[in-house]
Amino acid sequence: MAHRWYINKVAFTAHKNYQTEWGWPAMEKKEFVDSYLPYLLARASFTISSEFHAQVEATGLTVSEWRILASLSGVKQRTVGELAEIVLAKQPTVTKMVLRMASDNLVTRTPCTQDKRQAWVSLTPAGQKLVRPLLKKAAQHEQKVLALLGNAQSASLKTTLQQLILKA
Amino acid sequence: MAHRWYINKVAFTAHKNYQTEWGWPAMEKKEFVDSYLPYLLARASFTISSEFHAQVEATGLTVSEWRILASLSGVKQRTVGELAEIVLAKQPTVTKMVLRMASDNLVTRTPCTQDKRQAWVSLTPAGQKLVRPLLKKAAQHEQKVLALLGNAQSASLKTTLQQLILKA
DNA sequence: CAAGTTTATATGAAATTTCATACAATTAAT
DNA sequence: ATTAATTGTATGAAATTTCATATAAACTTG
Repeated sequence: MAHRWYINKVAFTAHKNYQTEWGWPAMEKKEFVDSYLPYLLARASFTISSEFHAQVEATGLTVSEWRILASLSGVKQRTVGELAEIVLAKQPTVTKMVLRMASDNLVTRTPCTQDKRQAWVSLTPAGQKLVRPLLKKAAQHEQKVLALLGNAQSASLKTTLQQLILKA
Repeated sequence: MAHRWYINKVAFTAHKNYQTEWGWPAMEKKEFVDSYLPYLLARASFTISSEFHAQVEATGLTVSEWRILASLSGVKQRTVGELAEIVLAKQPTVTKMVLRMASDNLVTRTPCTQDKRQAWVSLTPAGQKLVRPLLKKAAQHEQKVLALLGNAQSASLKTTLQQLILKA
């Protein structure tokens, strides 16, 4: 029987089959993380946003709540489905987020007059008050990042990303 | 008292304060979603990955599990902390994912010999077997995306993303 | 227009994630 | 060496997300 250790109350079992090196197909020795485009996108997104997300969370909002508020700002209202599409979340998630945010008086829900299945969500005055300074900070944060890249590279990045969003 | 409606069993209350239009500061009429860099990154990442993620989920793995497996492939082992950093998840999340994956026999946990607090995680043969075809599909999927952009634009995109990851 | 189909949202149960904190091992300081 | 910080991982409880499905409204078709 194999040896067992305990680390932090958890048992470990020895295993001899340490895997032999075998690389990423078609990119040999390269690290997975360093050049795989979908990962670069995910990581860049994560990195870029994390500083600002700390500011969001400092206000007591979650990142998803911030996204809901931001995507409601400047418009009269949006349906639950539109919000889900915009904030890249699933519909049941958004339904529940909106219910929570409504009970926190950040948004209101009104029945859509044309299609009674839909729920219109819109900002309350309190929601507007909360999101407004965050929008300002978001814009400032974006400016810092854009400055880092310079105008030409920023523009080209945005264009490429828009292409990816449309074509993929 | 305000009027109340019921839609799908949920009560709605009328509210008169439909918000007046007020734009994103510093980008006026522009839609939030169309040009805000952090959002473009998040959306591009989401869009690009979603087709492939469907393939991942078709194998019964979650996306996070795929990331763990992929980041373990080609290396002897990684610690829980390294995995969390790579897959952009929190440490307790990764601990629990690894425990689940270990019970599914996809990875093993071994005590790190140098630092006994750390847990080394590595692929089992079964884990390798599972991840190998996915790695191939991932590479193919990336190629499709890169082809869409062309060589020059692809290279420039990757460079920019790497810059953002390092500098921001 | 009735019956069947699709669409938009809600909801309960289950799974996952997160937070806070505990614990063990390492490192630093006295 | 002790004692005091610090670091890496685990863990219980709470919150959130997800899945599957239900429900209501809108649309389609014969």
